[in-house]
Amino acid sequence: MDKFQSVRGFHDLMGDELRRFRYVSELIREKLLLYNFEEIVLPVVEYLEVFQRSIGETTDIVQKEMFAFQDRKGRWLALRPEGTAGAVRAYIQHSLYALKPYMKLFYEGPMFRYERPQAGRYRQFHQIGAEVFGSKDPLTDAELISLVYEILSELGIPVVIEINSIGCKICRPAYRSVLLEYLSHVERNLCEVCIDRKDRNPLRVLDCKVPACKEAVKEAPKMVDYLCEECREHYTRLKEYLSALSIPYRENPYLVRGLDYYTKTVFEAVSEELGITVIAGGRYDYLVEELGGPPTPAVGFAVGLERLSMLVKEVPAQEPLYFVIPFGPVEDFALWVAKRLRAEGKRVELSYRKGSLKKQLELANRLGVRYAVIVGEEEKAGSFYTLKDMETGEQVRVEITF
RNA sequence: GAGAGCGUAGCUCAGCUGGCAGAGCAGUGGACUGUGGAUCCACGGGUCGCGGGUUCGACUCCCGUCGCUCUCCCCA
Repeated sequence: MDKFQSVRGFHDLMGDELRRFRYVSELIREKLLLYNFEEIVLPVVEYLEVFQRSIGETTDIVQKEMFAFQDRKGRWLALRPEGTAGAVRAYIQHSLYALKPYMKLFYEGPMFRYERPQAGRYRQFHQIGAEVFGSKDPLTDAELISLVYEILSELGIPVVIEINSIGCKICRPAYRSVLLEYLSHVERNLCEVCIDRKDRNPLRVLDCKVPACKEAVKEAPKMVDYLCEECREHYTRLKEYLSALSIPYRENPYLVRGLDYYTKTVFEAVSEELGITVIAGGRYDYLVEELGGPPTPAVGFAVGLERLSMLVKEVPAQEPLYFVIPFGPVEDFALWVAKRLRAEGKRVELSYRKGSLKKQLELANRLGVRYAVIVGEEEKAGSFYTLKDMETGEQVRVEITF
């Protein structure tokens, strides 16, 4: 009989992998709480349209990577491929803009994209995302990038922060036509995909990885040179703030995000070791309005937890384990001792097996025990236990006080 | 969507030119119910991913298929 297997791209998180994952996610959560972000638990399913309208009809995510399906009444739903769309939907649905002058939310949970699985990439993966609604000040962008940088520093993950500005409604159309004009001159050198996406979303051609395209856009006009007054000032101040915070960043004029909703600031934290982006984000000043809310500027970022965990070299050791060994007919006493040790805050395992003391200690070794707690008839009669350090072999008698 | 590599015991893997299915580790039991971290002995464990073909004979060769891993694209 064939064994069942998990669905392609969906995997079980456990053991050391899970310990790393939890270490990472807990560290990030703590950090977000320090920055006074408030958690929101969002549904995993939204109406398909929420994603189409926010991420963009022409993006790869929407065109070919969504788990979309119809419910029993024929409505189109989708498993969320990212968190921002849902966060914005919730922000509008609950009129959170009326609650506070600005709102800082974070969420954590599984995301779903129908992609070919590979190292650090799954069809179900996990993200923590943070969004600030209601502030157009570059101070916000700077603080968010600072938060990202702090997280990565504390995890000991070397990254480069890349930033760029992709302008706004005012300056991007002008730049777009300048860029289109340029691209039409070098079109014969572009890859097929780029020729195709040139008209749909010319900015994306800039960050194409195909060498020929990279070469072709080397002399391309840069968005940063075409920013309007407001965008230029925003970008300049952002850079000042980053310098003030001593955050090493690198300007990448070709940094363009794959989601349509971004405006002004975009940024990525890139691990140069693996050549992958671990945290990415940016500003999306029109999205709230586009999804039916009041005009509300916003910035956010998302971090891929599997990817980030993969880069973490060391996780803090677990609490030392105490192993209570009932030796002889003293199970009642052993149960009691185990409970008592746990009440003291210790991590305790009670041996569920019988056997000679030798066997029990062998068992202790295999379970990775730090302290063996031997309780036999002598111990029970005298109200004490024998504590043996499995690393040093030292053994002491510990009186139980009441 | 495109490409490459790999599927043999719970794990890591060997298996030659086609001829009885193997090892180490792990597991279980054992002179051993008051002292472990490489003592010894014994034992269990397999549809050789699946289907077909070639052959007297296939883990081995051929075709197909599924899965896993990795790369590109894309993305966190």
